[in-house]
Amino acid sequence: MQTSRRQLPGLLGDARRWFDDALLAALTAQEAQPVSSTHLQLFSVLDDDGTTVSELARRMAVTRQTAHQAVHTLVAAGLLEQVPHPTSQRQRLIRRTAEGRKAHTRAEEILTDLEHTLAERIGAETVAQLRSVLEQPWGRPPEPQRPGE
Amino acid sequence: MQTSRRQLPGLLGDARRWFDDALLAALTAQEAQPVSSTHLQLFSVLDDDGTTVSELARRMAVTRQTAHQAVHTLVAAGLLEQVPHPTSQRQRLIRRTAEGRKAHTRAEEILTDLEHTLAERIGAETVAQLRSVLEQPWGRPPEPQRPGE
DNA sequence: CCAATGTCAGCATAACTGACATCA
DNA sequence: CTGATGTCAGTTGTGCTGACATTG
Repeated sequence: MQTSRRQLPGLLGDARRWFDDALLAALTAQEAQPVSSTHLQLFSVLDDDGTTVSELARRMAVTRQTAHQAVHTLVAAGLLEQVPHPTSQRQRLIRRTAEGRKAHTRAEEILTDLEHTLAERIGAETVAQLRSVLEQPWGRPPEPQRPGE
Repeated sequence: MQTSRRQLPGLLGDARRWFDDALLAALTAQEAQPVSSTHLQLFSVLDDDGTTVSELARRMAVTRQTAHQAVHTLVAAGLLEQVPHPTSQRQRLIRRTAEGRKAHTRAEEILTDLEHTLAERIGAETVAQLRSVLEQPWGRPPEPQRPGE
């Protein structure tokens, strides 16, 4: 067992950065709203008819405050809007604006293109394997192990 | 082609967080120095006989200042030390302290264990595939594409 | 003088915790 | 009253750029 092999967290981070860099470059080149892949994740868990911030937070597995912050940024950018909830006065629904729908679609197209580009480089089957491994449920991160094991 | 499938950046981020969370939990449970996987990457590109900050930055593909900041944190934690370069007065070598070597080894063991745990859950071959895909050279992130394509 | 190096300071982003008002 | 929700404020980690002194 050699200790010099790259560890998986580093490799996973590099892979994500590969996508993030290319996405950002493509969006700025198109003079489109720069949507980070973090923001994109928010878009992808957003219902078409609107979702509350708390529900978004649960789906993204972050705190309410973190989700709120991201929403705030995207509202300021004109990509999201807050509308009153039809039945509850306490809740506010988050929806995409027309601009937001465009930006969302645009970013997803770019990512799909990137995936194809990657497939041309390392093989479609390899990319499919990657996706397959990552889509499997890994379960909860293991609890702390004993120091001896 | 359904648009509802998770995009790869999100999946890659989740996978990395799976490791990061478990690593942090294991280290704090052992009352060991909490070494993030970012710091771990620094350790893994560090020569046993010491390396300059600029060289570390190049190997980690970050700016000199970012590497300097990480080194500074780890020096403060007692895991790294700066020693004068034998032949050059301008350069300073970064080395692991005894504590640093222990922490480095400990963290790598935990990650290896985590990889084994994952293998038990989703299959050793699947994990091997993941590693294989990520270790391949993906090339530079693609340049901006034309809006029409 | 030039280029590389180390360092300090400031800024941006994205996560967190704490606190608090509001409303079902 | 309790709990869920939305929000404001502050902190941390990790990256960046700018600026500057030192030194080969």
